[in-house]
Amino acid sequence: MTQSKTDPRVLRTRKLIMDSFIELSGEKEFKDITVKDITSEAMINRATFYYHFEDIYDLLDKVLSEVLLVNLNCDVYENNELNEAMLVAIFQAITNFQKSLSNRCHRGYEDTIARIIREQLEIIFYKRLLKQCPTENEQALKVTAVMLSWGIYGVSVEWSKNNQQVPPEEFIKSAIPYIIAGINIGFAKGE
Amino acid sequence: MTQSKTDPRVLRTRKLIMDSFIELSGEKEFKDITVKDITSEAMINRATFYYHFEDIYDLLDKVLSEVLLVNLNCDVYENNELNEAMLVAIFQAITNFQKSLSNRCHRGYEDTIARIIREQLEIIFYKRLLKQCPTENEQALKVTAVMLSWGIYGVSVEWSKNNQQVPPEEFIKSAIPYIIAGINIGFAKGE
DNA sequence: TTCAATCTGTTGTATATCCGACAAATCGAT
DNA sequence: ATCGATTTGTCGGATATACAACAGATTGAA
Repeated sequence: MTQSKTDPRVLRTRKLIMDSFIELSGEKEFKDITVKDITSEAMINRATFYYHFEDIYDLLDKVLSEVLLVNLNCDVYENNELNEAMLVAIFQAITNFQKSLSNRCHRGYEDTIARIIREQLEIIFYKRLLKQCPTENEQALKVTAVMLSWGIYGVSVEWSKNNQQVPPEEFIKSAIPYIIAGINIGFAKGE
Repeated sequence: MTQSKTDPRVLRTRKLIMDSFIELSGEKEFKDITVKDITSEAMINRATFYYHFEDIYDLLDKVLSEVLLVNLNCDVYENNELNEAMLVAIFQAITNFQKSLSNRCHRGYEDTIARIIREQLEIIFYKRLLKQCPTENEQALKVTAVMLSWGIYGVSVEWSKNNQQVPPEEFIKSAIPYIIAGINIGFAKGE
């Protein structure tokens, strides 16, 4: 499915780097974290960092993607239809993620984080739509995925700002009928 | 003091192996633990195990030594005289060690474990005596160290068998006068 | 501004680890 | 006692990581 086999050394090292980065993120702001900090926390050589990541922004990118994806994959790949339950699950994953990670650290990088989350959502939606509507025009699916990712992420921002007392699953439900309708109007379930 | 610098890779790998071995020792008996078990728990290649250890007995040897030494070094290297307080501390380290590790696992390897502990004790005593009595005949110091290590270990076995309700520091105290006397008769404090 | 100090990426070489394969040894069941 | 299955140690070739050094960029204080 993913890649057949990866050298265990790279798995170990990548994990060491990512864990160290997450650890340091809890201690100080992103802008104050240097590559040296990360590699000495991880007890690996600084050059090895650059063997795995282009720079510290690339690391941020991959860490965020991975953390978000871990939350998502569990729920998403059990259901296989893009229905109400799945959308609720995704929305919850996003709000969980925002509560756990992006709030407590990375001040000043909210925009970067937002972009990464949206990109990940877009990828997930697109894959899902492709599988669900294989006969449909790919361009149309792409546009739908973009719209969904921006739209749902926007709702999560709104929830963070003004409605954290409402349970996320509750909050998203009021938007779901529009979403489902939008999908079904565009192209009626793979027909 | 020890060695100037060791490659961080070997530190990581040795720790992974030793930790995995200790972990597995809690789950099953020593005789049922294979090298494959250890290396797959540690997520390292089996060949790498043999790069660090001769075989699984060598690993047992080093793990026991290291665990025991960790207990000892804290206490021993603060005091620098081989006096009553230090002997009590050493005895406590041994009984602690026996309670924590050798009882719960490694059934059937008590003799091996006993030998390893005695060897370690002998090394520690010899070093200490050398520093304390630099003018004395080395052969005499060696003999004293051997006698001390066997004797004190024997007392700890006796304690384990029949007197665990007595506090170790209490138990060893009754033997200490003889020990100290023995040292001082043989060669009067480095004169 | 200027200067010193730190940080960033990059490179070449040495070495630890991986991987697959192998023969010999050991184990367990028939 | 025999046979298949596992384990043990070992090896050679491939690859990831360590290390030291470097020039350029960035930072922070005088």
